Amino acid sequence: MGRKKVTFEYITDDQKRKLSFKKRQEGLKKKARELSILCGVDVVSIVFNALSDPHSEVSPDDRGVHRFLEKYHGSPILEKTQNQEGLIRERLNKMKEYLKKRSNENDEEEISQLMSGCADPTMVSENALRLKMLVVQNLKEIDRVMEESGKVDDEVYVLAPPPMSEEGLLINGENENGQTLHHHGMGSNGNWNSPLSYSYCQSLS
Amino acid sequence: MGRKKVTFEYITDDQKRKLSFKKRQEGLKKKARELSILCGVDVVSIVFNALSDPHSEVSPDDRGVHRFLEKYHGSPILEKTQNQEGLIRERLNKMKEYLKKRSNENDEEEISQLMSGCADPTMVSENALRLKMLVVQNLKEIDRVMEESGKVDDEVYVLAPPPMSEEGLLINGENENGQTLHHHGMGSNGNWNSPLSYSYCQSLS
DNA sequence: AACTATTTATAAGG
DNA sequence: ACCTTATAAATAGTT
Repeated sequence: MGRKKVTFEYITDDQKRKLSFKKRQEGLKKKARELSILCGVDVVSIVFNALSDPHSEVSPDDRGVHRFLEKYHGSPILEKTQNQEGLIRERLNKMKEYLKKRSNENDEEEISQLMSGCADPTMVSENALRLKMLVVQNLKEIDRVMEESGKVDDEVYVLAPPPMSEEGLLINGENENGQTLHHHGMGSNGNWNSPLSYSYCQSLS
Repeated sequence: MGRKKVTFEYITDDQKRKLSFKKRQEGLKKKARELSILCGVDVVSIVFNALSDPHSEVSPDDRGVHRFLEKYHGSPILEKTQNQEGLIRERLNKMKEYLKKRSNENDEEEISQLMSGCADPTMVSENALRLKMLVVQNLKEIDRVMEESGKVDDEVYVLAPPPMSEEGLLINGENENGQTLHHHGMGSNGNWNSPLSYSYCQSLS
């Protein structure tokens, strides 16, 4: 929608791509917001970006995500996970005590090893946490927007640029139409630090 | 963008809203695809919808999500989870054998109960699975698009309408701007079956 | 579900 | 990087 018809392929010119990205990201957010409000549905969009400002701030806070997850679980994920962990821990301790009573004292070492290997509570939530982080990496912007609007239960979630995007590391890749295009620098190594994400969610209440 | 300027609020007329939703959802998908390709970034959008066709097909398949998750984890989540489960199971069996050897035969029952309560392998992946389901509910369309393009590593993920959305259950709610609007039927009970989702992702590697 | 008048998004230019 | 403007694209209302 501009002076010229756009060719549907990767924009190689860095400056043009950066500008286009900014405009289009804003556009997408607006479209998501409109769809959400006009039609009363929830929309979450995440843009994994390597073009953004590498100097943007980071936040370890994740209250926003939890609130979002709560909506769809009916209860806080983390709390649940922690409760579950507590439960398992409790049971492990019971078992340990049981074992101690029944076994010879010199088996202590062997038992401990078995216990630590089996069902370490941290293993329980590891996957959950990883997946949570997939959905959102940087949550600072969520909180900012939530504070601005003064809302807590029905709010916009907008995630801001992430920590370590690197505009300079573009290499080749391919999109789903078989068109060749460039990559960004995050690589495919599963690093959680690189993707930039933003997300909008109009909540169910 | 039509004959009339749109008022930025929930469309109460069912037919109009449905039509608008369809058009705008398509529009959002297109915008996401464009942003992704033009700027070389990954985009995922999820629309939790209660307006869609309740008779749309369901697919239990989730290869597409896993591929997406793989990109950001470096290895398949499910496989990992399953491996982890296998590992735990193995350890549990070892422990059970150990217990059997050391304990009295009539403790069998007690041991079994301890084992089943502690670290049931299904508990390990429960949270992960729930969170995975948050990201994507119905994955049929992903597979369709992936098959169409014949691509495996760099592809579009488009998730199709979900199983059981219910158009008729609209009640009141509020959006993040304080504007009153209607809910859809899924409620806030954390039911995974209701949200409709679609997603687009142009992959990294 | 196809058409088209109009609004909206945005590419290029300042 | 922000402002303007011409044009392309999305879509509300219509058939």
